[in-house]
Amino acid sequence: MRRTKEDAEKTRQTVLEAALKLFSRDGYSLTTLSRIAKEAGCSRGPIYWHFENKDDLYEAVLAYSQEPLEALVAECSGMRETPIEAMDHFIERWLSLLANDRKYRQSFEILLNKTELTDAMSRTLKRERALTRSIIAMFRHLVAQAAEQGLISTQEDPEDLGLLSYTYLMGITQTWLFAPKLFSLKQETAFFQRQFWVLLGRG
Amino acid sequence: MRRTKEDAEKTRQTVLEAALKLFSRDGYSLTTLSRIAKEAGCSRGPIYWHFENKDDLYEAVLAYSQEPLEALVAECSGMRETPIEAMDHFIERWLSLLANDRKYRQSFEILLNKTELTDAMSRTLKRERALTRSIIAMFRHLVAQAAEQGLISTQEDPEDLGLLSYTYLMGITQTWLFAPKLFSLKQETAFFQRQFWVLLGRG
DNA sequence: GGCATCTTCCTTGGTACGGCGCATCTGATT
DNA sequence: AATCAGATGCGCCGTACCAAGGAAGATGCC
Repeated sequence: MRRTKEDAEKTRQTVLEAALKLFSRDGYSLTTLSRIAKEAGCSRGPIYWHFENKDDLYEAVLAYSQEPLEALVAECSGMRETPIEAMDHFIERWLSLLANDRKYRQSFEILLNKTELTDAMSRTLKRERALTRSIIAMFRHLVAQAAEQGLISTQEDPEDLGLLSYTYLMGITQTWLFAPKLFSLKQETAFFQRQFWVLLGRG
Repeated sequence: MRRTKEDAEKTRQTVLEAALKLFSRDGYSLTTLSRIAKEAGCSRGPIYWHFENKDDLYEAVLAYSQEPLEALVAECSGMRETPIEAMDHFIERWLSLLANDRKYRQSFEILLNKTELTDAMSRTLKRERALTRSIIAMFRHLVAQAAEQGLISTQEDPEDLGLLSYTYLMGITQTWLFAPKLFSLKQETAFFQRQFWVLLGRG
């Protein structure tokens, strides 16, 4: 029963959403294509029509779910003239997206808790590491810019501080997703934001 | 061909080591009991003799591989009278174990990158979360002690700072294990240690 | 101490199960 | 008519788990 082109695209989206939901809830291995099809309200046919195989679908799901993050990186990379505001915005937005945006949270949930990083998904891994590097590069530039303008006081290398900013955020993210009941992310957001600036020497 | 009791225990250890190696390299799902048996130099029988099933083996492997971490927590928890030294030792040791101790590194590798956290392994999850809480509690006590003795200058709640200390370390750990080529852990250890004290307000 | 018995540790073959991927078929759209 | 979107069924494979069996140390009895 062939539909129109827009319908086909809609089916693709539905499959992506269904896969995102199931991958982030049950993990990659335990999620079968049958269940994804069932969740999407179609059969396994369309999945093989729109995607090569399960690995390919996985990669597409991650790319789809990380759109918000990539948009955020692009946005803040463009605020070079106001590095403090750029970084502050990035931190605040990262944490609030994590707390409030389902897609954003699910993308990290999959990557951190529901995937076994093996050679099979090396393409995806490459993609993710590139994204990591781009975030660190963004921080490095902003830190360097801020130091140049005398806005932060530290003797440390911007290279190191860029890396540190990323590990700082990932630590919060990883810990919270691993044990959400450990602390309230919403309540602690302000604290984490304050301490970020302590870390960068802007008391 | 029954061996003596010590031989049996040795077999158990061999299986644990083989499973640790394969789980941390290939991930939980992709590692089959046959391959573990082959790596251990025995058949699949002993695995079912010493462990109930695959999940049970997984839990045993994690408990076994986390012995160094648990020893470290116990050690530093006992240094209450010198909180600064205790925390400094913990940070330094955590990072150097990560860089140099195979077992320690593999335990984190499994937990962070090679496991899909699902309901099936809820027992293990419970165990891990308890360990997390114990580390945070340790930091909380040490921070409170240090603040009481006027050794660190911060207005923040020791509760929050204990949590922050943990997320700080986990961020470094997670980032490095996800992309080891991103930075040299050994070279950056001193930097991360310095910045930890910046974070706690002890410039 | 010597013998029979029991228990422990391990091997091997078999079974049941479920998933991925593909081949084939259908029917609407252009 | 030709192509696209999707439904359905089947083959193949691999894996966890479960007997049944066996061999050698441990144990009890005289």
